Amino acid sequence: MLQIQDQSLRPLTTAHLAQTMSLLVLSNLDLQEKVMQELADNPALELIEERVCPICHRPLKKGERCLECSRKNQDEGPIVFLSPRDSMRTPRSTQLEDDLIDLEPAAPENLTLSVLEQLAIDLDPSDHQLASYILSSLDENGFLQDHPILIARATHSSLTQVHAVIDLISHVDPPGLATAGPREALIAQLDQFPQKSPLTKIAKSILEETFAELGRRDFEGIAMRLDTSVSQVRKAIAFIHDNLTPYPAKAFWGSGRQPAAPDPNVYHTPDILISCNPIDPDGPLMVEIFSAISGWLRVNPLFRKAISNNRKEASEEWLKHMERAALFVKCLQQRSNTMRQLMRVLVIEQRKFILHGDRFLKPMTRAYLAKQIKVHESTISRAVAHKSVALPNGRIIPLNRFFDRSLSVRDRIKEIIISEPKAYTDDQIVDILHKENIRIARRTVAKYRAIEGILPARLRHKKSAQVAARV
DNA sequence: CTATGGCACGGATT
DNA sequence: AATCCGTGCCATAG
Repeated sequence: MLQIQDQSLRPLTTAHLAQTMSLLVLSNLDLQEKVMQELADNPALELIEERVCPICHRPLKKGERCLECSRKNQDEGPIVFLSPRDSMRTPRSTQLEDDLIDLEPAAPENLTLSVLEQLAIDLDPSDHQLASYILSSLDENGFLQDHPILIARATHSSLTQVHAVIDLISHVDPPGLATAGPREALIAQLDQFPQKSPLTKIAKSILEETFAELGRRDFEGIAMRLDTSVSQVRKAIAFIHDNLTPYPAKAFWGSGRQPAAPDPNVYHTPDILISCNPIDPDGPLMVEIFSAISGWLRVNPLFRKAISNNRKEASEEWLKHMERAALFVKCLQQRSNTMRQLMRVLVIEQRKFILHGDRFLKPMTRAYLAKQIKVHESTISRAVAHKSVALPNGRIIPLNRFFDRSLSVRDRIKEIIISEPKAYTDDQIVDILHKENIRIARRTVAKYRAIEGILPARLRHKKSAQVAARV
């Protein structure tokens, strides 16, 4: 018989493979496509667009969540719920494989850094994270394609905050950065010109009101609409042409474009969002898991009914469809169920880490977690791979980081070195750590240093510990 | 001689 | 079965 196997959850053993005739693999990444495909192929499957609570199936209004339901379902502890992913994955973030590090980074790091430096003066420190997130979201032309609302959500910021930061960014050195498109970029650049000559006024009107005509080079039309002469229009356009660039980022990196070096601490739309309880900050954390599809998948009840009505004539094919559809939804349900449990345990165990930073990550293996929620180890492995999670403080990290055995120690080492008067040697660091009950070999300290990009003691002497501090 | 980085091995994890 | 990680040993740079 035909079997459907959700690889991202089910243990996949060779034995399993052998006894499974046909295997439909659902990887995390293209799950959405797979669902769509299945939806197209299988008439028994039905997608309900309307938002429903995944637990009680009660229809929900836009943005509403079934809180009581979530709470009831999980006795106590963190509140975990699924919500539809409002934004479909953009093509570029879908192609990321391996580590999320490969994530589409468009804007080169030097551009990002340069802008951040300029921003440092005006920018409220608390918006720093937001700014770097926005910068990392720019496409290769320097435009911001993601909607501000999405950004606000992903970074725990208010919409006004996001707009304010975008406005700041668009007015520093490569002017027009982080705007929505060429037109907005040009307008932002025009704002840079302090003196408001009649020429710039016309130019602005052209951009704001008759951009389409500009594209068609319809100078007469523009002149008519703006009630000026064609020669004025020509002058203004010449001005735009000479002084402004529709693609702000190009002006910055010119021709010598570097392969992008993305900030490993910034990712795109997270798969999971952890936030503090707005009512009670010390209470349970809230976890929001974004599902691949928006809507609710089920076996079409009409289909089911049709079959039971004329059971005898029901064709073999129909039954197959039914069976397959049922299996399909079951897999997906199981999948989200596992994901919920997984996050629940994770959030309880690593609360300190989530709230107070890297130092408090307690080493935990996927195997341990697997035992806790009684699933196969490989299930966990698959489930946490290729996913990113947004922390309450706005940082977005790969879910796999929860299983980094040495993160807390590395963090401690970083601190020791930064706050140290005069260059510690690796051996001395070992001693310090030893007194804190952290037993690692000298060689290991060296490795960690390397990972964090910290220079050896000799070269470090005074200056450059800031390189690592910036992250 | 000391502090580091390279290679490689064994055990744990996935 | 494949991979990752901490370490020990040894060569080398200072």
